[in-house]
Amino acid sequence: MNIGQASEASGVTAKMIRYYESIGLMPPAGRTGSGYRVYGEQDVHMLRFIRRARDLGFALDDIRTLLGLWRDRERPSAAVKAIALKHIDELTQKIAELQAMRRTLQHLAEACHGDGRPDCPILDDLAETGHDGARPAKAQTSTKMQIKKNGGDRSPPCH
Amino acid sequence: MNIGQASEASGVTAKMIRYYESIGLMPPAGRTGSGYRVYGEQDVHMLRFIRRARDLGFALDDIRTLLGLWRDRERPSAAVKAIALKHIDELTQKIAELQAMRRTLQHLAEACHGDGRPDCPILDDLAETGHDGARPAKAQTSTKMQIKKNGGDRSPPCH
DNA sequence: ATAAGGCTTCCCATTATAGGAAGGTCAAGA
DNA sequence: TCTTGACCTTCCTATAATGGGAAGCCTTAT
Repeated sequence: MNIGQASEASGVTAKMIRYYESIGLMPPAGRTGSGYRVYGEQDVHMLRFIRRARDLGFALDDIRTLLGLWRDRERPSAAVKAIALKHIDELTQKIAELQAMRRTLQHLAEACHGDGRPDCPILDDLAETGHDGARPAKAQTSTKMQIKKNGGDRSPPCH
Repeated sequence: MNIGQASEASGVTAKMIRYYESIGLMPPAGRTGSGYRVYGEQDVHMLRFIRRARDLGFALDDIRTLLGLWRDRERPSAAVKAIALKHIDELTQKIAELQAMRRTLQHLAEACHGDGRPDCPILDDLAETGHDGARPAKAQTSTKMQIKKNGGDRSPPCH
């Protein structure tokens, strides 16, 4: 089957399929005499695997490892679990950060009249001197997570 | 003061200060005869504002608007609040997505022995045919949020 | 004067994805 | 058979915000 059909069957865009091949996440596809890529059920299966992993927020680098473990019939399940747990940690951390931001913003928004008057606690907070805007400390939480970016589309209602 | 001192005083790296200037978020800094950028308290104040806004997860584009409102003594607080509420919505959505991922992963991880044996519910899930990996539809919610270092995402996993 | 350290600009990398241009290929219809 | 349109190919660009580094000028203290 063509790349377009593989895309249709896997839910991964043709663009991404080529990209995954270019970075070695997918093995080089077979080619027809005229250069068209050719895919089989195996490939579609792998693409679905990748897609599902992306939907769960795994970075392509982790997916690369997961694919290796998937292929390896002798893998210790501990290796897989470790990757999952690490990812759960990252998610937990990121969630905490976002919640902290939201909490602060909600307080500020509640305090803001939101009318025609110029007084604004939100701006006051941002402009406030003393948020520890000083020193360029760098002990960030730097979660390197990536997690999808576009409209992957799918996701039917859970019933 | 030099860019290094402004950086120290604001908590924004020199690299970023130059970048903010290059994209017009900060006005062009004054220069010494030899080309060094010169900053005053005003500038440091603005840099702190930007930094605080970044810490709350605002995208530079929103910050651009917020700076404009900050400068405008006549702004209606409603304009500021609207931006904050929009951001809260984005955060809420992102949080929900990440929580959904985490929930799914936690279930899978709990079911995985995590020992030397190869059986792994996590891989089974990823490999499972039928996660609706089919059709590459395109309906998007495309949250353009930036938030420090991750990306947007999709698909609420059914568990 | 010389070295150290700060500054400047410019280029590259990151992450996953999308968009588009230029041009080749294939299948179906006129 | 020729044309057309849909599909394929590669290559380049952009995104958001940030970091890294090179090459070279400037300053300041020794």
